Amino acid sequence: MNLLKRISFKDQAFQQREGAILDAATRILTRRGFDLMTMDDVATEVGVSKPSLYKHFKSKEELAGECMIRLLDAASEHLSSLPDTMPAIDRMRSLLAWALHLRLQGGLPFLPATSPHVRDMLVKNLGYTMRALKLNSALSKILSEAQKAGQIRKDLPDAVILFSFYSRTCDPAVEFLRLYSKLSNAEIVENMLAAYFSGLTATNAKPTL
Amino acid sequence: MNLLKRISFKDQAFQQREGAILDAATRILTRRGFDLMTMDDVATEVGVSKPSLYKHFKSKEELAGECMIRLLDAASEHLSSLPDTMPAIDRMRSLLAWALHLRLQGGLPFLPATSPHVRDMLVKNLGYTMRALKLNSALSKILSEAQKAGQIRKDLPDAVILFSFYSRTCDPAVEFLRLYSKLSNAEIVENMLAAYFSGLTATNAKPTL
DNA sequence: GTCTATAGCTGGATAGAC
DNA sequence: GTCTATCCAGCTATAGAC
Repeated sequence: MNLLKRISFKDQAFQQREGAILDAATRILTRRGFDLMTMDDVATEVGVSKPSLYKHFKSKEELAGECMIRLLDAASEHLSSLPDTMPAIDRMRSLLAWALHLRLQGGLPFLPATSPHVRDMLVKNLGYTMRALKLNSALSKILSEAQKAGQIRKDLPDAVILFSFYSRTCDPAVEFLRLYSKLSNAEIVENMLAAYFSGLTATNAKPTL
Repeated sequence: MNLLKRISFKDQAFQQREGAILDAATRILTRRGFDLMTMDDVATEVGVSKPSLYKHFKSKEELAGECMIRLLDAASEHLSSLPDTMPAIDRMRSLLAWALHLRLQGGLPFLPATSPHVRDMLVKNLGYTMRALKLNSALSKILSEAQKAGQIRKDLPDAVILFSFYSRTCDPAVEFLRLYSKLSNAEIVENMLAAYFSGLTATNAKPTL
């Protein structure tokens, strides 16, 4: 029993360190992207040596993949946590707002979009692909609910709406606004949501709202 | 005079080769991004040796900078080419459509958005910055015209609209749609414009249009 | 001005001691 | 499992012959 306990302790420490590595890698991926992230960077930021990283993740690609998997899981979890009574469009808003806040805190990288190399890397990662499909099917369902309820226009293909949705989570405009405007993080999120959902053209129908 | 002529010929060939290098580099930047583009790639694609590249551009960063400068000039030129009678919002549409078509043909990289490294590189490039400011001021003017004419909503900060506009030119959704949907290039552009300008929410005001 | 060849460096991954 | 020290590939940039 003592033995088991000790092993369990060790495991816990191991798990905790793994979490720290993933946190650091996620931050660095957000700041610098996959190509510019070095394993030295990650090791330094976590406070371990480079070979130790390789005890946890057998390559840089696997490390990046695990970061993205954890994020997809968090996104699915966020969706699940929303009350069933919430209108579909508000669930979409809520997920996008969650992602944008995460991004503004430096915790959501760009990855899938970046380059063919990175995209291929993720597509080949079975765990990533499975979770991406799961999230996508959950979102498709919400989208069709929103359309049935008359909250989202029906004249755009689903793919346009969904891919745009994903792309908004890594919209460079967010970064530019953070750097070059005086808007607070909350205002940036609010404006991005407004621009995405309502568009830019003046609504000459609604009078002053 | 013969001498001058010969020099002039040589210069022409030199200029032409420079254009070919820029074309190739722009394509590769679009496909692979700055970090993954190697000078060997460029040399091979153009059909010259690597040291020759360095006779034209003193570094990889300068080469990328010149690619972007040429694109900014082309964008400004496109704006200038539009008839004065065209409504402001249609000029914005036209510029975005031009950029998206260029992107779909593999001729418009991602760069400014990508990473702090790349962004810094471009900001330090005086020629790039000057042209970016020039284009930005032209677009700001068009935007305020469109707002005065009641074509664009006035409740969003200018920065939100303009940065979103630039970001739409390198929207990953375009790439995803090209890869994973069956839409033609023209349809992709049309849908992206529709989503950007009109938004996603159903316009319960307009009946069936 | 163009090439071949190479310097010099960086970064992913690992061997081997503890 | 963790470290120090190191290997090796690939890249930017240049020296030097023609």
